[in-house]
Amino acid sequence: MAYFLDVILPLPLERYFSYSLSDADAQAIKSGMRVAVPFGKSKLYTGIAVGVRENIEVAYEIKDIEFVIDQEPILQEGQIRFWEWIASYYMCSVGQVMKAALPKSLLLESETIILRNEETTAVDDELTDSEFLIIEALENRKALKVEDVMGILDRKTVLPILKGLLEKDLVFIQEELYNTYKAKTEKYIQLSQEYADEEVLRELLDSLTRAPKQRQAIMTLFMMRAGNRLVKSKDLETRAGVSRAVIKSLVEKSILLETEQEVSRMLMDVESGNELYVLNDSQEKALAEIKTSFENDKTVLLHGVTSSGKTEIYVRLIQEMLEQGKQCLYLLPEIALTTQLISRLQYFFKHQVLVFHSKYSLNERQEVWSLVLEAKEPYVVIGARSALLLPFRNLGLVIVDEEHETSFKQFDPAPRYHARDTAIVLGKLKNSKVLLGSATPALETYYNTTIGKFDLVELKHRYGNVLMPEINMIDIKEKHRKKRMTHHFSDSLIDHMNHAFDQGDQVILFQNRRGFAPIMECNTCGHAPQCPNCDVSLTVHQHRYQMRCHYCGYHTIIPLACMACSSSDVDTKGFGTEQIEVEFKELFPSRKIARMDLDTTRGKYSYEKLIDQVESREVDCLVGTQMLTKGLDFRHVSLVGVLNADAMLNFPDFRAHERCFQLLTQVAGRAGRTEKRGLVLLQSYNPDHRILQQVSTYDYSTMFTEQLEDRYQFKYPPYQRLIRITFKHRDYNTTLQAGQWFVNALNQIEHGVEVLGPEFPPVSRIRNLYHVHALVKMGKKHHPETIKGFISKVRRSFESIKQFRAVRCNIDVDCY
DNA sequence: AGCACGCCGACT
DNA sequence: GTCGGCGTGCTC
Repeated sequence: MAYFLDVILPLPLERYFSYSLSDADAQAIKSGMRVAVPFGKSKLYTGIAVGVRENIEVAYEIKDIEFVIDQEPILQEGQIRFWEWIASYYMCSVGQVMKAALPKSLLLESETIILRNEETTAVDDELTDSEFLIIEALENRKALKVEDVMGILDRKTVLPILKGLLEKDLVFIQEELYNTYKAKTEKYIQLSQEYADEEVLRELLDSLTRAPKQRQAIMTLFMMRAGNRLVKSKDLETRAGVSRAVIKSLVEKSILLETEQEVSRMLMDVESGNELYVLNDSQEKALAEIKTSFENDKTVLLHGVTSSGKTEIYVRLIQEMLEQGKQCLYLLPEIALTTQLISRLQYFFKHQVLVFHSKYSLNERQEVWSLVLEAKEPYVVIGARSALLLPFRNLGLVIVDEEHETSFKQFDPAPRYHARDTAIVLGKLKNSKVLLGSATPALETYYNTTIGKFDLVELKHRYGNVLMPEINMIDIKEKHRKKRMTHHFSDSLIDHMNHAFDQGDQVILFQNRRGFAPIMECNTCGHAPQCPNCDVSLTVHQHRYQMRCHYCGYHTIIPLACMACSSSDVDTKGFGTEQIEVEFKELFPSRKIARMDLDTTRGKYSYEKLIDQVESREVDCLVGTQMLTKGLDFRHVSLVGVLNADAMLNFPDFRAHERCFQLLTQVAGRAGRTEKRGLVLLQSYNPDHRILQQVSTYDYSTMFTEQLEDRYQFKYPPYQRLIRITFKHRDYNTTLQAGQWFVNALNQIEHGVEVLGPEFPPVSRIRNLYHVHALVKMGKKHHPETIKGFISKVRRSFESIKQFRAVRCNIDVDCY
């Protein structure tokens, strides 16, 4: 009997690929195991086994699998079906979902290895110079990587040369799969058996009089080992005050015995306790309501104002699930995954907390994967978007906190999935409860509660009856007219800041733009430096004396004079966090300020350091971008100042008003988290703007009703679904023509949906690629699967057109 | 997506 | 000549 295996490969190709396999492999293999397979010319890929078949009808020759990698599946039962749902809903290949799901360390990579064929001898004058160099290198080293060969020859194309060597039978070429996962180990020390006797030990110590450090080490070890025999080498070093070298020489003399043990990266010493917070009445009520809804298998939206104690409710729900032996997933936007929150959870759930996000190493991610897969005990995984793709067994609860955050939608690369929406599907598949939480729910989510799709649970008051901060508008048009502005600060803002500082309080300043100024402009000729690769002005970063492009990272030094007319009369337009920092230092010379934006939080711990500085009250003021709005909980901030609240209102995006409301409400929530009532000052040129009025009165429901009306009028979600198709190419006309062709082809089909575009987006060139958008809008009466089918069909024909071969075409379902 | 092959222009 | 750029075809 012949057996064939369908395999998912981590590539953007529609189909599964079939391989033949031996009877033994066919018996042993299970769906969800990894296999190494040859694909294309020689290269080995890691694939996922889908299923075995006994017959197959194909016109091509089928290759054998190379080998089966795993003993047991690394995926959970039904996980491939979940992948298939994502792939079909978000219009990408299952392979792309696989690539997003597996930690890179599980995706073994193959590398070409060059080995010398010892049975042949090289005749020097039959070799080219390059060949000679490689043979020579192989005399010294057993194996070379392609990379090494490139280094030796100092050129990029080495494959023809390797091919020549292969034809002369001088070398072998192999594909090797590497496992990049390294278990973390710790060294343990114990005293050799022969010194167990006290007499012998005393003799040893006497003999070490001339090595006081070694003597010290042994005495310390003797004292430390009370109870358990093994002592961590590191601990011994610190306790005895000796260096690694001292221990090493004792090991060499066989006085000490050293062993290595694998340890989990996930176990860390955490401060822990058991006592739960006492929930107040409204929290208890909310908790009860959530449970009732869960019994009816409804998804719940927990709409609770900032600082209302949503986390405590989550903790209760998680605790109950863990007690029932079920796992939990707690999803948060990347930036909200702060140490503050993690340690809060670890306090209750200790080692049962697993953290999964991009700042963690590949090895750490693989460990979380294995722990969740095996589920030897129930875990709560706290993580960003991609934690959704972990192999959960017995998943009882999924929490999506800060549910409105747009970063839950993956933008690039495919799969362009929305973690909140996908979490709901996962919940259905796994029969788990789903809880969405936010102080400012996404319009779509809140809408779903009004039509009965989700249940709504509210928390209207802050924990401990702390009052919501008072929000006041400052009309800066007026202030400018009356000359009451100092740089970007109004007199009232300055007064209130001084007052706060005098009280010993801290201040948060919000300006949603990094750098010093977004534009530098010549006052003589009007020229503004542009990015050579993108269609944007360069942002001035005074701090590092650079002008930077925020799209491609291009940077140059700030010119002293205009590049076009050499006039030295150049000025900046607009302002960012850096400028506020500079102005602050001028206005409040005795106060300390820290800045929090992408530029100051690059390093792994820089974010934590900043938070520490604020918590320990080393700084009086924190200025930052939207980074400030997530998960920060500072006790001594009594004033929040928004320098320009209008900035966010003018984006050409149908969600701009909603986003502005959310962002401002969230920053406002940073103020006055304890007894003292906080104050928020919104500086604006349009203090009468509906959205700003709604922010200042905490009127979510009016905002919701009005925005929903707009969405209905202009045919946007939640009334219509959007699919955006993006075309990218380095040539302007080709890109536009590609878009035109696509829209045209789509309109040829009778489908009744609206197709908009093609059009150039506001930033039409990024990294030297022109962008063109087309937008498909479908109403409730359309069947999305059918429309997606049409789009796929058009894409397939599009891709076979020669002229457009080099045009990248991305499809973004439910685009943001 | 990768990767090889093939064609073409621009350098030692 | 030979190197590297880029368009094209293909992957069980």
